[in-house]
Amino acid sequence: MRKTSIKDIALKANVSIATVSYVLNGTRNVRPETHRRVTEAIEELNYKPNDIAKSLKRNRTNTIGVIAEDITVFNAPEIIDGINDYGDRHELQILLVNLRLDKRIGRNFGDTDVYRKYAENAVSELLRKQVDGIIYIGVHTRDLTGLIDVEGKPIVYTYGYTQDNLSIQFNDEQASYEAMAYLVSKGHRRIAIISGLMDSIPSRHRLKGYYRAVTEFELPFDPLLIKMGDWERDSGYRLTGELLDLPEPPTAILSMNDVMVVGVLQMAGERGVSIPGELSVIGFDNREFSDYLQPSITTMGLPLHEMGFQAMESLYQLINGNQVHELKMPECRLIERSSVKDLHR
Amino acid sequence: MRKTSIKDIALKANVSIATVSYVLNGTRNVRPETHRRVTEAIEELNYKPNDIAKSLKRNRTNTIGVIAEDITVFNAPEIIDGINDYGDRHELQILLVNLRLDKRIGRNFGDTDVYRKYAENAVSELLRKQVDGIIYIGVHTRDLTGLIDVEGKPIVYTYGYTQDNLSIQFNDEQASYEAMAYLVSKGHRRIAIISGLMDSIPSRHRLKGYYRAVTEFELPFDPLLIKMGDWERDSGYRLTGELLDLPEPPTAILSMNDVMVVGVLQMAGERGVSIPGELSVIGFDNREFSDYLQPSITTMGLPLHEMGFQAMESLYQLINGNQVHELKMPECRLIERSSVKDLHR
DNA sequence: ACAATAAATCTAAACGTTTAAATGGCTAAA
DNA sequence: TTTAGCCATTTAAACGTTTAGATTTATTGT
Repeated sequence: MRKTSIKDIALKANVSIATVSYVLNGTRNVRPETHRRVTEAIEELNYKPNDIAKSLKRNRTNTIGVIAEDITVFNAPEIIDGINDYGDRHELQILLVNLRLDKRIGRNFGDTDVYRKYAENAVSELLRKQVDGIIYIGVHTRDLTGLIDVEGKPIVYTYGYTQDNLSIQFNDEQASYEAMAYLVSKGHRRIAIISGLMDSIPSRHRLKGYYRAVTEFELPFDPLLIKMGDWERDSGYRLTGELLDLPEPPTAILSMNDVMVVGVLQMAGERGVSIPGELSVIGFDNREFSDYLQPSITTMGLPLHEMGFQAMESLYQLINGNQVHELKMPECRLIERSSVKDLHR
Repeated sequence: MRKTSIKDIALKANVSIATVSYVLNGTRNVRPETHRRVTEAIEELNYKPNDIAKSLKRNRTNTIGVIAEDITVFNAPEIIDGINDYGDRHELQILLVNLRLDKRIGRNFGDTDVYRKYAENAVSELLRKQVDGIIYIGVHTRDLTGLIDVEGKPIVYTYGYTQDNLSIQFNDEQASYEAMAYLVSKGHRRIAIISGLMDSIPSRHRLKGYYRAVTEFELPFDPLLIKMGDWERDSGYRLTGELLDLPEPPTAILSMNDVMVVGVLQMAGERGVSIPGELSVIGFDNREFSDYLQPSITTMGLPLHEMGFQAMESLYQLINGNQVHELKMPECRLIERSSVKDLHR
């Protein structure tokens, strides 16, 4: 037996299907008596609207496509949570496509071209499903400009850079600067930095923040304090070794992510260098484990939820044909824990 | 201007819309010449099919609803990745609803009733969108039986127990038993266990596995070695204290999750008890951080990806009206790291 | 009581597909 | 040359809604 439709309830309530639609949507006045009859019929027949039909007619699905480069990477779930949060409040639903790049290509996604085809597939799937718009969640990546063609549908990127579309990001340069400012406020002046892969745009921005701090606070500038890491633990380990080997080692290290801090801790442990006693360290990301390490590490927390939320909000404006108002960049927040020593004390 | 539809291409190729549909779907023979004309028109007009219309007619969306109790909880992303993996291979798409229970109710979700309304909302959203089936991803929870009514649509649960529907789980009892067997193989006999919350079904199963090991391996049975934790770090910390205070402390601890192991490590550190030197520990979950702790911890890894994959597979069978074949339970795998000492050496 | 107006309801087309059934043209057998 | 049978194609209805515009019914003011 067919599921009950608007037609059945029209029949039962002895009105036209139009009237039923009007009471369902409140789009026109209907006499209280009629209204009652209709709602009763709805009740009795246990009618459930069919959004597919509605979407077809309205040419609007209230569904947005979310493309995640890899949902198992730490940033994605929180961002999606933010997207979801906004979606809940505006009756928008999420069609999720996971590119699984981490599993398919490996951690540090190579050339953009390699995964363009995955992205294109995802987009065309979503377009066939008539999503109202798309959010693309990157990871630490290179420029995504021109990556995909969405056939005129609105798209906003987050956690990934692009020049031809809206892109929600936090201010990497500022975040890095603030981390430095914090270290300086604790009396540190000889501060090293361990970067992520340099083909990643955030890495470059964060390095700029470092330079700015060095300049503004008139810290001793020493190229030997600048180390190029690759986001992975081992590079943190290795580069900390190099740093400790310096004739004049730094008193603090700013690491561009928490994972590399694990390596920092490990090397320090092996060399018998106490943290934060002899060496302070600040990470980036505020990963769950940064609170579990010994010592727990001070880190720059990313506004992931907020980014997702704001991406969705902007997209919603775009979908409704509104200009997107001034974009406030979500801000990072330093999470103070126990890996930084206050040299003033 | 309207998007180009099957109608436009029929016009251009000078055939009926039915014919177009036939070449699109390959559902009937069409003369090569006609076929060419149609595909050319498709090409020229850059036609993109509209799955919404197709779904309406076919009464099948090729979309499945995924309800996650909380997508930011560690198990969800991997499970979704598994779901996605299967989905990719069968052209099934994922409509995601995140209940955000962790944020809305707090970590140890209280009474089932409290979140029933969220679950019900999610389900009715999904049903309106005409999903072909639903997967429900729980966290460590109590019995979900009777939680929601899906109006006859297929549903499968994973990482959450239920009696009235299909539910994909790993064998907690066996996993726990195997962890014990491993410890025994390393010469441990006096083994303590720190459980999760006891209203959680996995906790109970894992405890059973512990008992079975104690019996089968004829280990000394001592109720003092059985500690009730609550999944959180602090309980690991506190209970380890109690265990170390015992007149005859255990040589090894089996913790029902990795988070509590963090507490174990911390207490051991404070008491100057070396791990694994004087105390061995095994966790559960194989969280990313278990490799980052010092020492890195040996832990029972969960087959999360596989669970998602299998949940989707079963659902797919159900959707196609097939009986679901014998369910092979995905298996946990012990990840050997450095937190267990081999007493034989 | 009767227009004139306002309010409620209905008719019918449309959204973009799929598909059963009908039609037409061709081939091959008689 | 007819005819049966097959193949390719078309016709038309249907999926479950929304929504202009037409029509009916109710409410005014005189």
